[in-house]
Amino acid sequence: MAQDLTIGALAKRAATKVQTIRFYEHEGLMPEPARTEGGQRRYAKVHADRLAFIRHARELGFPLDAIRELLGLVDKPDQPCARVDLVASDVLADVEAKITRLESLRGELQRMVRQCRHGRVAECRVIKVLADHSHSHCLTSDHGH
Amino acid sequence: MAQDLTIGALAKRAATKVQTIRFYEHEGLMPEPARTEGGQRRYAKVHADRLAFIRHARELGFPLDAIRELLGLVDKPDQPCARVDLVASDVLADVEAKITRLESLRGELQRMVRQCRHGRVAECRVIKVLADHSHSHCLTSDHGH
DNA sequence: TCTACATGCTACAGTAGCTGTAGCTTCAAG
DNA sequence: CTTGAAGCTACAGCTACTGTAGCATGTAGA
Repeated sequence: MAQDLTIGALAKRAATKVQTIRFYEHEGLMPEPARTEGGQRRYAKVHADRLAFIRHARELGFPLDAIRELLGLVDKPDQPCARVDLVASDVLADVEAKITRLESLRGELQRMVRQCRHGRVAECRVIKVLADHSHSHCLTSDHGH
Repeated sequence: MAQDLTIGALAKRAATKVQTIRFYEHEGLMPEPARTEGGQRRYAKVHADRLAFIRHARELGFPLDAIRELLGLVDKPDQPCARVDLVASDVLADVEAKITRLESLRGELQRMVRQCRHGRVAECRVIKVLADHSHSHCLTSDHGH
């Protein structure tokens, strides 16, 4: 087993930055590891596992608050997992909303770029579309988020 | 015409916050408007147009730096619009990359949520998937961004 | 004209999730 | 024993705003 990793070695394994690990510790996501006499952090497998969990959740779009909650639930394995499911469903709904919005943006951007005749700025469609108030209606409806 | 809007009236028209307008001025995106004797901002149509341009570009995903550049080009209408096209294409590429990534996340999240048997945390698929190192390969390939 | 009160002003702190820097200390190899 | 990489803390900075405090201004009604 790979006991007693330095923070640098752990960072390399998890493909994170050293500062990110310290940041997770500061935020209460990573438990405080053992220290050498000189004060340097030394990590065990439990830390590597937890960091992998955090990173994977982050990559899937879970906010740190949600990850904090999930990590708390991991330590109470006898509880029902309804809350876990809810958190994950929230993230999924968020991802789906982002996709919907981005697809509509993509459509408008594609039209814009396609119409560009590579002339002078004065006739540029891109500029015209951006300046045109009437296009705003496409998106202003959800600025409330 | 609607001359001499207060900042509040302009904000309402553009569906922005008052502070956002002041922030754009601070960032050099909005020109400094006239002031009353008492020091309050009073906006003319030119400001409303520029704010609409900025907001529309923001909604399409243009970063402020790109908008700053486009606004500079708007003031030089005789230049070729190649640069405009490039900026817009960059934003489009960015939006497309985000869509691709989010679609892959959606897939993994859907699998996760679908497999949840609503039992106890100990057997929860969501937790298991997040903890499983082997799933990391799906996404760690682009952490370089 | 006086008085409320909404709105405006500046300046700064906070948001998410890191990332980078300065200035110093520790560790491990040679 | 030295040297250089890597670690330490603390804090600033990033994007694009948003919120707050404490005060000034503008305007409508009495």
